[in-house]
Amino acid sequence: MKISEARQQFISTWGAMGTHWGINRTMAQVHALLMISPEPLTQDDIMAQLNISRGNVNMNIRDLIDWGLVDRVLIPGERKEYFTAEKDIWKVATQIIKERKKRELDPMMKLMDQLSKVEGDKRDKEVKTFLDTINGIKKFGAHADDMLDVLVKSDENWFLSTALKIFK
Amino acid sequence: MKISEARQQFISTWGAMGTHWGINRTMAQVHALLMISPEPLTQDDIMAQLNISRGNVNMNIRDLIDWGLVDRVLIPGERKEYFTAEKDIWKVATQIIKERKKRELDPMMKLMDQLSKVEGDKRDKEVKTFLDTINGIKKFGAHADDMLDVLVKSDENWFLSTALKIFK
DNA sequence: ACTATTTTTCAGTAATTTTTGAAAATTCTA
DNA sequence: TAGAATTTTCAAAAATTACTGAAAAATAGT
Repeated sequence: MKISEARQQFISTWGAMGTHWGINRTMAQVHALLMISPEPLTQDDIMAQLNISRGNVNMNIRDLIDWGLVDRVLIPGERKEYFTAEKDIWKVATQIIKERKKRELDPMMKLMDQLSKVEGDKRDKEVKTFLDTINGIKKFGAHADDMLDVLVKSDENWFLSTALKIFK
Repeated sequence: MKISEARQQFISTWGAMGTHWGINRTMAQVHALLMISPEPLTQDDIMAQLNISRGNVNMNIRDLIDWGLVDRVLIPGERKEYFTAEKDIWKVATQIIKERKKRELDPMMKLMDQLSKVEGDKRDKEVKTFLDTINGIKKFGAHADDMLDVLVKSDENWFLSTALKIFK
């Protein structure tokens, strides 16, 4: 397989993967393109390579910057803005995990706390089932939180990495 | 907050959460409803409670069964089919992780293996950056795989659960 | 085998999400 | 500070995804 074909394949697959994870196809593709680009790109480069409009590039780049996955780069003497993506996939994953935790896990847990204060008799089956579900989610959330922290930190921790394999 | 209100809130939030994770709103809502329902429900119950059509219920229930999150229940003497969801959130999470790994992580890793065989000179920056990205993803995938196995098994493993907190 | 009940399918429609492109805003240069 | 280059915005259009409802298929009872 030639490099140009492989790059296309990667961009397209990364985009499809995004849609399964609630990320829009184009954003994932822009991210993929920047990850495999040795040099920073301009909006025009991205427009050309992915065949999408200027507005689209602009909006998705902005979102990627909000997610902390892409940075603006200033090239001395150049008028245009350049963009580059973090290449270290560990940092990418860490960043995504942090953001999703902040945006989704934390608010969900806060809601569970509120919902667990529901009024009603616990002998009422409906109330009991509800509370069991909510409390189960709370427990799971706390555990997942610990686990994600470990994942984030286990990159260069040999002991941890080995320990994980043992428990597998 | 009254139980009926709390239930509504939960269903609606679980549905919204689903959309952030590539799961369609209604499927997540059906799942939420079944999780907090003490007794199995029929398609008609679900239609009534969520205000959706028969076809919609049917399709989403089928998908939830494919995901291993919902089971058909036969009630003796009843003509209609009943449905129930796993209530133990740990089992739910485990099941989702297993399925997503099978459906998404595994095929992605297989593709990375292929792409890492791309032809070209590694001194070519484009090739080098591409390979670095692909190989990074491969490493990460393997590690995530270990980690997910641990998560799945750490539910009732006191030592592991404690160990996780230490490394936090 | 016929009939009543229930489930499944799927073409058409509706709702939502994404994209475009041109105008407005901003930024830079001289 | 005029004007050229670039970025940003956003209403309208396109594309995608989800939903409905009625017909077809399946199932169970007599």
